[in-house]
Amino acid sequence: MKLKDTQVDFENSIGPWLGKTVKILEYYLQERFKQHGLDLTKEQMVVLKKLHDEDGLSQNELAFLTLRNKSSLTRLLSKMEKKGYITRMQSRQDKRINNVFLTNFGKNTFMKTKPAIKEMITATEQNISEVEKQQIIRTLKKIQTNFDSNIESL
Amino acid sequence: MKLKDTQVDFENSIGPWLGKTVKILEYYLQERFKQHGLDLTKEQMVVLKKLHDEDGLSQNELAFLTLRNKSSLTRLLSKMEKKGYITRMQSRQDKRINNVFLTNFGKNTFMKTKPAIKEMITATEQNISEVEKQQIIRTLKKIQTNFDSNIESL
DNA sequence: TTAATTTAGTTGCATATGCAACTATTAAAA
DNA sequence: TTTTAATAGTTGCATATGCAACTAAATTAA
Repeated sequence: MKLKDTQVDFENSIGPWLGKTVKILEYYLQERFKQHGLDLTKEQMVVLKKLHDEDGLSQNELAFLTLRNKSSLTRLLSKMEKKGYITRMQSRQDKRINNVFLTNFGKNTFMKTKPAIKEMITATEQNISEVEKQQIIRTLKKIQTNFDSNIESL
Repeated sequence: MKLKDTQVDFENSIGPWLGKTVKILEYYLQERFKQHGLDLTKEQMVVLKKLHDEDGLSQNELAFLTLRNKSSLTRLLSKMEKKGYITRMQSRQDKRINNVFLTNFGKNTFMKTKPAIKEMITATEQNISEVEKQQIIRTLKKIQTNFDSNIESL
């Protein structure tokens, strides 16, 4: 049955299914962190992860990489700095820029998140074949490229 | 190459790809609402949608259906009530329960969201075949059922 | 029937977020 | 070189969220 222009088939479109799945995953991950005694939000974990991949990123770069508004990142970092996970260092070459570095405590904490993350991945991907996993990742990448003209405005 | 127990292959697991995709979609949808002159958040839209499907739900039911903590829903509804989208009516049979109803303004507003949502769906699903779409939805459902033992604690 | 327990919803506290306006610094234009 | 514009980061304001403690009402147990 064909739908009229203004009709929207919610249950049969990808967005809501994605949204619900992500909520479930995020909830589960947060619970795993708690179980493992980690005083860390999933948002903070993502920042740790990006700095683990490349230490010393600027706040701008971090905001871009984590798909976050720069003001949101400012405040996220402030909390993480207060907790001792990261430090900010003003760049010598350009005094507008803060380079962000992991502290040893931040590095250790990121290491400790790995078992929790692994549990989430295991739970997520049970009953999902490798082929199916590669397929969904491929489709997700495709969807993302559909919005390539929009993401620079983040 | 096999990964050690504590090693986590972020880039090749489903979670991060899902998370990023959802962020992009949510950002785009919010921007569409703004473009269409709608003073509405995506969260509020989901509540309108659920009430459109079934008016008079209790707050508890709404919280469950929208995967939200009941305290979060309380405050979401308070804002929506203030804006005139919904009303709360204490149940006669059980005075603990508030039944939530769409106002006419709420109904009209929901109708007005449809073109914006449609634009999001179109943008999302361009270059995605029907088969691929059904495939990803099937996989997402599978992932959700992997967490079925966890969702009641939401 | 009274007492204990469960349930629905609210509130305090802490975190995360986007937008717009702002400051400081650097780069580009006149 | 002075003025103008762009860039990096911060802050005010508004929204959304989870957890835990709380109130009021209903249910179950004693």
